[in-house]
Amino acid sequence: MENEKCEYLCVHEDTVKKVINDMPEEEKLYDLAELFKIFGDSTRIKILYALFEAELCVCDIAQLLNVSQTAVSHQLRVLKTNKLVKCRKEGKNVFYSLADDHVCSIINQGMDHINE
Amino acid sequence: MENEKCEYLCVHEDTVKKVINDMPEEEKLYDLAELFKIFGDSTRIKILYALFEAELCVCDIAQLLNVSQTAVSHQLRVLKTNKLVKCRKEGKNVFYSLADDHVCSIINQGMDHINE
DNA sequence: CTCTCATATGTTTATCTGTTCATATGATAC
DNA sequence: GTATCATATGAACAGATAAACATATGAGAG
Repeated sequence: MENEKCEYLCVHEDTVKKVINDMPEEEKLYDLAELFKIFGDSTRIKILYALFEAELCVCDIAQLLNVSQTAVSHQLRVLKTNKLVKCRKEGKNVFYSLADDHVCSIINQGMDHINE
Repeated sequence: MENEKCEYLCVHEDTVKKVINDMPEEEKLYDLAELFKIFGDSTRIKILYALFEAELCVCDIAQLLNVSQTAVSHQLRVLKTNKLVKCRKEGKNVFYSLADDHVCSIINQGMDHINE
């Protein structure tokens, strides 16, 4: 914020103005970063991937991924708070599944990028 | 990892086996998380969004987003290392642009999720 | 009621990450 | 050569965060 010298000398002001106009609001961009942050953890990605196939209970997920139950529970909470998974209680068990198709498509899109 | 009691009691073993079979390798999942981690920062998202429109030099990006030149430079390095942006030198200036279309589509997909 | 099991939650700790500050590089102008 | 400007880099500090541990809740079985 110290650099007071360069007053858009390098590019045309019009370009800069256009960019500013077309940028989503600050808050949207913040929310978007928050969303990606959720995907940015391998434990959470693994959980989501596991749920691609089937709804699973906490204990199964933990064993499947070889992660402690506590860790899974904490991460499931994060995923649930951010509406990426939903859950259904059945007796002592809680079954989790993906909240919607966007979750799949975002992950697949990311995977495409990795695989090229 | 302490929970030795629950041995896949809750769901059928077949489901669990199917899930295990269809899971990508550990390393792929890790890379995927790493990719999303890059998008999981509002400064970087802002930079990428700014580059949707046009190629821009470091100083312009900094002013545009009201972030210090140093911070932008650091983040551009992260983006470049991870092949999300590319750069072109021209005299004193370095112009950055998006590396490929995947970047756009991943971000747009995320934005769709936000906007519903 | 008590006991057990599945899950959740609070707290602490260790690690990671983004920003700032100071400084270095590299290019142009003089 | 020196001065200036754009960018990059290294180090340090502050805030975020994921995991581990201990503990709590809540449901079913007896």
